[in-house]
Amino acid sequence: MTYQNETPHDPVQPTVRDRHAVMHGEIRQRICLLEYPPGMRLSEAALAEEFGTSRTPIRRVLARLEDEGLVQSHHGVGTIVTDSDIAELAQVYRLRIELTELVGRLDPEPPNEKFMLRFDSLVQRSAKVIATGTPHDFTRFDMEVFQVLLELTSNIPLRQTMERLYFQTKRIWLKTAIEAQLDLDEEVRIFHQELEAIQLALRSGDLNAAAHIQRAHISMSFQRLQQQNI
Amino acid sequence: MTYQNETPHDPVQPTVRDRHAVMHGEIRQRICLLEYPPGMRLSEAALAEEFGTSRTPIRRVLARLEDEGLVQSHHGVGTIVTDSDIAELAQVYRLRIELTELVGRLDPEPPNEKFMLRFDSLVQRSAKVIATGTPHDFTRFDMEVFQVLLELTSNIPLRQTMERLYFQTKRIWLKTAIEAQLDLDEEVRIFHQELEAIQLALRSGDLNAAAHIQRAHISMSFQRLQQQNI
DNA sequence: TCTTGATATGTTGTACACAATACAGAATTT
DNA sequence: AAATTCTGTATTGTGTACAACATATCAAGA
Repeated sequence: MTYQNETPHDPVQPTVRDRHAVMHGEIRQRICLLEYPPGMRLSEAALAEEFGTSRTPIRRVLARLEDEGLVQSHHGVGTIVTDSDIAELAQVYRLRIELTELVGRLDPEPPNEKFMLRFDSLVQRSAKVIATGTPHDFTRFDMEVFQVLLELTSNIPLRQTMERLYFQTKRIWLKTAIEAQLDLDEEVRIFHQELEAIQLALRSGDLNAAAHIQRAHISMSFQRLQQQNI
Repeated sequence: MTYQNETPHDPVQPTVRDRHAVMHGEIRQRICLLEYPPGMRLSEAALAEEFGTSRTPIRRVLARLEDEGLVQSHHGVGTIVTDSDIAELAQVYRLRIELTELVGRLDPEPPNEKFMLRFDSLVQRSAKVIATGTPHDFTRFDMEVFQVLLELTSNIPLRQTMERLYFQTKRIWLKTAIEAQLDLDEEVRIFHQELEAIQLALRSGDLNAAAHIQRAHISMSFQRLQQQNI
């Protein structure tokens, strides 16, 4: 996952790794945003045409998504976006909760000034999402915040694991929340409060506190979902 | 990763998933046992011939191994078994240590009688490994014990994550241990003691204690490696 | 009407030919 | 002699044809 020969002044043409990363990220985002909802059948041929390539590189991407648990290919049938019941979801959530705490404890990366500025702008933007956001916008924003907060640890395998688990749960959360008619506006408001609390912790330089706040909110968020779902 | 249509009395011929799993497991084991040491170049054509298939399914396997961080493909060069410096290894170890504790805490699966019998036989076998074992045998045995102890949690994502991390570290540990002329006999003896301690904890029904013992030994094992390596 | 079988169609899986790339070593030039 | 260019060779990446497979549709028969 490391890139060499990166010469910013002379933009090299995208290598095979770049193309793969772009397609993987794009399709993963579509799955996460429910543009490709659980149960939907993806067509290798259609994706190949859209991305201007043949089936082979697309199959490479879908294979990775299958290893990540987001799709499942069946010979003669198609490649189907996976679904999860509440039990599976609960397992991933329990693990995410524990790992989130580790971000503040394992190889913590104290935020520099640039990071704080970036985070401040995120907190401000969360107010806008409250005002005008759709579920789609909310999820996109949530993804962005997640990626930024992940920078608080320099432990690479921890980052990779958390990213993996995040994408396994977020889309199912969104789908279930919509089905259960969870009050998304309320969720956004709580998210805004969470960001403010994390901001405070980060300004105090207390990474552990920031991680624990995040941990608590992940836990509560899942609890709300379960209660509503009864 | 779930299989249906499994009819034990009528052995269905291996499906595409089975073939993939077999090849992946086999190559992964060879990498872990240093049969394919870091830096070695794997040939898609040769592997294809050995497994009696074409390059395409082999490439599917190597792609997964690349996502798991065990190999890295370079266009025009080859597929190289990856290496790790002590810093990378330390990151994975720190994460493994934390996750090991979770096995006893997250969705613990109390061992039944059958499990205990299986574990008892492992403890007995560890004595034999002390007597006649080669580094190769030791590692194979270690892998087996690891897989068995992983059954103590029913949390699937936790299992998958731990397995992934295990295979990232074990081979590097073995290689470094050999290079640093670590006393492998002593390591085996300590491992035997660890198994006896875990056995005691499991008989008391204390999964948490068993996990903490394992955690402690992973930590100490890495410490011994670092001290020797100076 | 229901069941059963055949068939047509669409999908993923596999094999293979070829393109793109990297690198070593010879050939050439300075 | 040193540097440089050229060229041969081996490897992974891509495109494509076809095989393997699952399923819906339809027809025939009980």
